[in-house]
Amino acid sequence: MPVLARATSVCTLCPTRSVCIAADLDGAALSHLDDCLSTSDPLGKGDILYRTGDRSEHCYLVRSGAFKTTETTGAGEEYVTGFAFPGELLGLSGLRAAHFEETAIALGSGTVCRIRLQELPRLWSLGAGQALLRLIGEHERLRINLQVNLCQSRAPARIAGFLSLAKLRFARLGFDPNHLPLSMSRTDLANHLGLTLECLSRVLNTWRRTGVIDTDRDLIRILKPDELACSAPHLGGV
Amino acid sequence: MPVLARATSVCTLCPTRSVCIAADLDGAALSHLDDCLSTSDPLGKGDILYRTGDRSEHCYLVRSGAFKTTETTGAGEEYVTGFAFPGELLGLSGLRAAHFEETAIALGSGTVCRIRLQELPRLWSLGAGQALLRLIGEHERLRINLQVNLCQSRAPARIAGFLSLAKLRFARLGFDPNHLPLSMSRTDLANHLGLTLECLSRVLNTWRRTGVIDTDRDLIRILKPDELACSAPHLGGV
DNA sequence: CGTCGCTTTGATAGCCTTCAAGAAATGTGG
DNA sequence: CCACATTTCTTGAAGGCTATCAAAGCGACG
Repeated sequence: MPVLARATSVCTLCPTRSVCIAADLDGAALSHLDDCLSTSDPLGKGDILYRTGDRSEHCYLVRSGAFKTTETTGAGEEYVTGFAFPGELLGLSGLRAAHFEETAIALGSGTVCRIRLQELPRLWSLGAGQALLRLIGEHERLRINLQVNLCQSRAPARIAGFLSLAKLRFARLGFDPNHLPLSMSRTDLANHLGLTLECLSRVLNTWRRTGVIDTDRDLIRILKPDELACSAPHLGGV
Repeated sequence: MPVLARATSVCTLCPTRSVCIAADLDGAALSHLDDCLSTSDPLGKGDILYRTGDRSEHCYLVRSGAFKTTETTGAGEEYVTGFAFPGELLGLSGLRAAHFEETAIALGSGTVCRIRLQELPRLWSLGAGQALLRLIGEHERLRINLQVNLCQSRAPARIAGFLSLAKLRFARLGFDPNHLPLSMSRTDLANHLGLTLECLSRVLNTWRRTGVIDTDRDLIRILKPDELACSAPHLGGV
């Protein structure tokens, strides 16, 4: 872990501060946050933040980059249970027991902030409790939206729904919502959506051929948002 | 709201206390909990606990009975986003904004405890903060499990997975895990699982004919747990 | 007894999965 | 810089499973 300059908070220069736990704080309050938070060393693609069985002593806030969480089922298969972008919570399920039941992996270079679970109560005295609850609520909303999305039986609906949700998450960060650097592989995305790689590929290529989207490696540009939204009628409220 | 006997806590006689927010408390600490909690009047089948657009001033703990949460999508369709049984949290997504984006409805007679969101920080000074976080963690784990379940493309796998999760939730309450009073209609269950009513009916009846389960209205008895588990290979870890 | 809502059963068609193979991109070593 | 190996992605064909449409059975309730 790098030596931190304690004159300012780790949040002071954080690019995602405005949507994270320090959103409501300023000045002195910010510097006290460092008593609860610690920023990780930079992680690289494939680096493991925590894995199944690790003691769940922290939860995490994504500072930069993107992460995926995976679970190994009884049948030995891997499931991608979610992706986390800057300002989003990671490791919330660790609150229920002493050990994680999932693995969090960096999709590219990125950093996180650790919060010791024992220090969580202190967030309220530091004025960040409200913000933490809001992040928990947003996390819950995201899970619900993902769940509604998975209830769609048609593949285009699920994929368009995922892209719509990704748009919202990137827009929240101030990024261009039609320019999605999704970071994850097609395999991971298909897995997360409960589809086969082939099916995902076919749908994306159909949209690419019809000019709805443009794909370039892990980057997906949305050229015709309206037509995409037509494929995801289930996400009208988000 | 009924007049409460303040000599003892609303939790003192609560049947689900051991798995709820007061699990770690006793005696004096319990009685202070009432400053944060208030028990609802009994609700009846179809009664609405809160609805989309209501101010999210509380979150809820199910005290008895069962509830469903539904969302209306842009296309005007209803989605059943979840079911809540005793000791489980309700309304968590209300933490993110001033208003609920979902509706919570009683599936039968039941009661809840309200927690004013403004009083949440006080739970820590009362010694119940840890328990709240654990409930949040369990809620998150349940959502992840539901999500993994929905990733299954085969209907029997989804249904068996749901029943497996229901077993765990009932076992947590000390009920017979092979005797599931699911409370919800077939329509709601099919909706929640992203299946059609007909498909759900076919699978359940196949199992009924082969003696894997027995159905009686909203009651499902599991006669051959092993065979059911074979249909849900994705939930080995739970 | 008859209505109404919920559930069950049937037949068809469409979509996704599966299996298989080829193309493109990436990484490595010479 | 290029040849080769590996991974990732794309494309094709066949089959199975679920959705859809339609209708009948069943139970609750008045």
